Amino acid sequence: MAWSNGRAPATPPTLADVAELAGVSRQTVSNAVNNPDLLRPDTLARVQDAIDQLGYLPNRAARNLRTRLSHLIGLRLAPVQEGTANALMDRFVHSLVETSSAAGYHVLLFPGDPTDPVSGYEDLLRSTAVDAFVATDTYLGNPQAAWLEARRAPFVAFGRPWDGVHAAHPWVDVDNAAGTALATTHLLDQGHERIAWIGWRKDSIIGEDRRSGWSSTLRERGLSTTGLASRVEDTVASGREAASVLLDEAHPSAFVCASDTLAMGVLHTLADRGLAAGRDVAVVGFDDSQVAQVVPPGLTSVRQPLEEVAVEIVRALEGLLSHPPAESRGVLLTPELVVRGSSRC
Amino acid sequence: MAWSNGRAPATPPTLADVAELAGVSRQTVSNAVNNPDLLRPDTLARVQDAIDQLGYLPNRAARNLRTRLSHLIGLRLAPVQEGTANALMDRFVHSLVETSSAAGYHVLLFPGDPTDPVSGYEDLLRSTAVDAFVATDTYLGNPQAAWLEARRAPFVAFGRPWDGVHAAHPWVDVDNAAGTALATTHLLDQGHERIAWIGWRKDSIIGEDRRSGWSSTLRERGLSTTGLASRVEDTVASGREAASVLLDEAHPSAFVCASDTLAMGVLHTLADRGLAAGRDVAVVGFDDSQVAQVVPPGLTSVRQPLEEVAVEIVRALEGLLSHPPAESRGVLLTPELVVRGSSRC
DNA sequence: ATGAAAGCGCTAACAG
DNA sequence: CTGTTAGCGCTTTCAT
Repeated sequence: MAWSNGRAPATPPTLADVAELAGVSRQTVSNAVNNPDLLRPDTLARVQDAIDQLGYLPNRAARNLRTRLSHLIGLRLAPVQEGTANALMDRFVHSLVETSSAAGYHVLLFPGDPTDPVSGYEDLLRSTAVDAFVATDTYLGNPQAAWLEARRAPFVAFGRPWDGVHAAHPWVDVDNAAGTALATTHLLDQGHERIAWIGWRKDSIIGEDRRSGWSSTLRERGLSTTGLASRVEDTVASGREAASVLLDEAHPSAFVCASDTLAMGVLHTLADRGLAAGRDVAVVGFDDSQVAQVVPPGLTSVRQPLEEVAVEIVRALEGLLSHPPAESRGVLLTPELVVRGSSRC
Repeated sequence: MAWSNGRAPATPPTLADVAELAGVSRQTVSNAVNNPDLLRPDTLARVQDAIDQLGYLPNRAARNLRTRLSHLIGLRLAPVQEGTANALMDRFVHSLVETSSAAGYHVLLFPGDPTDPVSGYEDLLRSTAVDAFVATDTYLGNPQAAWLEARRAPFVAFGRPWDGVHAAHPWVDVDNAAGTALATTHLLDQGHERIAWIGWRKDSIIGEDRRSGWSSTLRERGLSTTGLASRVEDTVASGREAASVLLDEAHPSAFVCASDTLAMGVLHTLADRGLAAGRDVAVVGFDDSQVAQVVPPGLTSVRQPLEEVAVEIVRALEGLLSHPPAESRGVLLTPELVVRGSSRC
């Protein structure tokens, strides 16, 4: 490039600069960039040459203004939860950035007020700062999805529209029940029969979904679940306490947990009692967090296919933003079980 | 708002709409938004009223085009490292999003090719998509900072310009040596005298900085470091092996590690040998990852003040983008030690 | 204190 | 296939 001496020009080259250098009109340069097939090969080559020479790249603001498109996807980032094993969002953000970038979109992060799930969306929408949103945390009772639909905002949800009988928006989700069923089956295969459940409170739809994978699997094998389940908050302390109570009252030989955070609580209780995870009592978590990967002796965990989730979300997004918008149904993906030391003898 | 029936208008209101409703010219509306002091109170009130009524918000693309500013900050997201305890970026991204949002900036994420530290920057710069960058991973030998400087791109580095004798860019960093000194002093206070170090290979400047906090603290107390240090890769397996060797050959009663990942490796070795972390051997990690927070019995770790880092970075960014650009020097922040069970009897 | 004119850089629509 | 014209919505002169 002309300025490959390492210093960029004070003001970037414009379409007009390229047009002049190539000896064509501005429109032809625009076509060379956006509809190359419209140009005669030799003209295209000449224009392309000028583009390379000047290091030209279309000005985003100008293009956005004209096309009414920003090629930006908004993602609301909820505040970090310290003291939990929840690294889900981190992995998801990475996947989404990779995938959407390949599709020509960048990810715009905006902060979410934990007390108001809808904050932030409004301004970005009205100022036409993003083309669409990816909405996470679409648990039951979260007004996000309904609000976005009412606002006619293009968005794809990571999470099923639990309440929406006829939700019109595309969504991608992971089959939680299938995940815990996988975990429970694995434990049954290892010879366990008294398999306990530590999950979240009843008002969590996702929690109930995960629980059902455990209970239905046990029931299919003719095993009872009575007294083997506990519902607590998603903290290490709660998991620890629940495990202690269950161990005393129901004598399970294995635990399936709704999250890695709760599973870590179980590991705490086992450590307290001098029991070895895996050898004495088996433990399975959910989310395959970094914690699960590095804690001794390794925590078996259900892993959500976040890379696939991102791919499907971007696919839905592209459909949503194409003309005419493609009708996109929901996509349900299946998680896998990552077996580690905590569930092996 | 006029459309608070829940449905947004097909096309958002513009300056002209507001001007018509308020019975003033478009420029007056613009002034009401950007220079309210220029208007007579009653005119301002009338315009503000029309703005509220229509739910007007300036179109970003148009404003960006005109002002040549996007109010976007670019952040390169390196691929996730599975199997490590490194949740540093996650916490940092959150902090940066919160802080920059308060300053009127949004964060634009773009993916980084691990093999090319400079990829991605070029396009965003040339297409004027972002106003500035936040560069992380500015370790020695990383051409990022030098490249950005040569390109005259506005950026703030999270990390000292180790190689730059006269680096002109603002930076924010955390005093790694102070962190490991804190850890070592804490262990000395607990009565330990044989304190081992497990760190990274010598080519990591950050690693050497962290190591120096350990070695200088021991030397100050007249204690030897001979045979007590190990340099390995940043993986759990490496930490585990290094701990095993050190335990056999140097009989330390405590470990200071360059990362939580390595510290987890030590915990693996202790578990292998039936030793209890905290009671039998003390362990301290670095970064206060989620792993450190939830692993039994809790991993003592050096915590970087990422919230403060974000604040300082945004402050530097604002200086950089103001007219005239404020001269901003580097800022060095001090980490703190979070004491948990792994270093208490 | 308010209004008129100009133009940021680009692309859609049409004319040649 | 290429060029001309117009305008996206905003802010920056400059007049009034």
